[in-house]
Amino acid sequence: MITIREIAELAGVSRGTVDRVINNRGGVNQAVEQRISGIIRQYKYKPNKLARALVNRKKSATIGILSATVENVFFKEVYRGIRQAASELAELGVSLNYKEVAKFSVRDQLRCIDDMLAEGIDALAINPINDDRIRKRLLETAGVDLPIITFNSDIKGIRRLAYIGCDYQRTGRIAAALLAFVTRRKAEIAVVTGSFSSLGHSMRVDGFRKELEAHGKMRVAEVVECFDDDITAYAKVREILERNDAINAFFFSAAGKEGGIRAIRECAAKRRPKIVTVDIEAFTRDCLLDGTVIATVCQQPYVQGYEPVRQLADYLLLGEEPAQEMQYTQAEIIIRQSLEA
Amino acid sequence: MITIREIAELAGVSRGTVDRVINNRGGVNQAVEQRISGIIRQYKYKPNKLARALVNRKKSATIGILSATVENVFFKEVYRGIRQAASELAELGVSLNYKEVAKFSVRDQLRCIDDMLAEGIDALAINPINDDRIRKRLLETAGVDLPIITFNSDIKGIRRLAYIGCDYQRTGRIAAALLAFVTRRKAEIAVVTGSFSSLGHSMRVDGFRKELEAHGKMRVAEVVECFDDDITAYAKVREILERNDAINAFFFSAAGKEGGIRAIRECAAKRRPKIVTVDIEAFTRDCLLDGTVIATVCQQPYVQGYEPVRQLADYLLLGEEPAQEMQYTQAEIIIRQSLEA
DNA sequence: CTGAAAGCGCTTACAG
DNA sequence: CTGAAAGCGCTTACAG
Repeated sequence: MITIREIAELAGVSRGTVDRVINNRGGVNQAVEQRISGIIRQYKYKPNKLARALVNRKKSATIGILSATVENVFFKEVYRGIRQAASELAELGVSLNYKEVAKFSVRDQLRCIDDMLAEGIDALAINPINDDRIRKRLLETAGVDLPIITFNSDIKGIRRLAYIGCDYQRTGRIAAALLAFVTRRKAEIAVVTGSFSSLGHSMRVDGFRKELEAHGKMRVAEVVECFDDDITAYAKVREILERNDAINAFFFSAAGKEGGIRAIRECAAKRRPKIVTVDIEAFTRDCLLDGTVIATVCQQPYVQGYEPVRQLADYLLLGEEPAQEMQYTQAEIIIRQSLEA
Repeated sequence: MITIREIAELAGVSRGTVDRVINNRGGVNQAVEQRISGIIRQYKYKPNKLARALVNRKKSATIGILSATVENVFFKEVYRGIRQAASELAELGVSLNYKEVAKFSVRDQLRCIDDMLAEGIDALAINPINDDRIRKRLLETAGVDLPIITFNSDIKGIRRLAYIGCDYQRTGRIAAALLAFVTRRKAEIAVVTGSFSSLGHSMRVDGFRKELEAHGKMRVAEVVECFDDDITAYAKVREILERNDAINAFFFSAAGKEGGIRAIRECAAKRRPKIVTVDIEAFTRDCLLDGTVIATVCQQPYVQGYEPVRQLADYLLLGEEPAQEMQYTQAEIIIRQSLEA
């Protein structure tokens, strides 16, 4: 592995000049540049990232994180990833500017973006609401050359380095397949989703429906929104069970599981509907262990927190762009036996 | 974040002395040591890993990797992880000494260990055969203080920093649960395993059996060894199918899937037994997509290659021990819908 | 027992 | 357009 010093010696110039060529800082005599470039290619020079990062330590960078609220248990795990990345990056002089927004409040999210810009951030990881006002604001920042990574949910029509998050369609398809396994392909299904206005939630339900078409006598009998709220989920599931005797399966495709399952336990304990959910936290874990929930499809929330921060830091510190634009986290199927000691 | 230079200034000593205290090199006046330790604690000093690694670059380290043969498709993926780690570590002056051993040949593995020791390695990642002669040799090297990490399969009674690999019992339990899903809990199952003499393989079958006990009318009707060989698998599965009409499910708990499934296709196409396997590569992928295989339980082979190398390098370069001794890779359930575009 | 100096590979002003 | 020097935070001989 050749170093800058060695290249300089071979080319008969100073290290500064080699540095100019390597980083295209310009202002180098053509002939000299050619000579240096030749050597670089010949010896396959690769800059030492450690040394680079060590120098860059002097100038510190701030990464803005704009996330849905950590109140949501799912985001607790995302946040754990963010914190881990932060602690690894602290010694590189990278600091975080973290703000939370209650989900679905465009107004809040806009304000947070503006605040962050005012406070000064060098990059932004955002869990954006798919709304035109957000899109517009994010497009404007492109003028100030702010590198952006979206995570957990995406937004179309903006310039961003990457999206890191769930493949919503796939999650839905997998959930449907799992229900097909356990219902002998015969089911009247109630779907409890978050909000139709959330692109991800819609895509998930969409994937679920598409997959069902391939599975004989399974059909979606009901779809209700619970806005990720347990009380709403409780009320709506209760209403469904009281009204529709045929329901024998549930797909909880977002939050609201605790409320919904409570209603099932109260009104349909004997019916024993088959339940598939999305994501995992203490409550779902218990439900898997006691058999209430057959399976849950997870989306690597930790990765969704860790990677955006990491990759933005790599971009700022080393100029490395994310290897891929669309980075889907894995759809992990968890069943009881995945958890038992 | 405080630095050595600053500690030195605060303590009124040179940086060398601070370094001695930080790294317990000894030979420091008690009073001075106390003073420095105090400052370190007070300011929560954390050494900068980058700077450390940059210096350590001068002394290069060699990590030995002793793996089962890459002929095995599963190990191709392990190897990909090893290569990735290697390329990341090259600039830190870490090089690899990689050797392959045909599976189950104790004699070969012993020879490779000896060769590596002779060639000079600073750490060893090994996929050990669970045999007393191997154990003995590995114990002897403890005398020369060789840090060891076992991967993919473990061996008891040696001193090692960590085991990174599959939780075999769990894989078996999950496979059984998946078969229970799709057979309506009524099945005559044939299990095709690698070798009873492999601890991992035995544990997997064991976990499979244990889980079945909880599932009504499911039972293991046959268990055969194929020694990870497709031809043997083909012959034995054929024999089973011709002899036993009742078989309606298979668990391929190791390699040999291609041979075994070929036999099923030839002799039991109409019977359509439910098949669950372990691991994934091109063939299994095709079988999932066309519905031949219901599900496969994977074990993150890439991680099994990447992590041992990475963690040994961290140990050698930074003195960091693995965070955990038993590092089970995740048991990933893959079904058709996990793969479809 | 302790300090001063050199160096890991890179970048950043500054001077010319 | 180019070079010499200083520095990022740490470690390693060497001298005393």
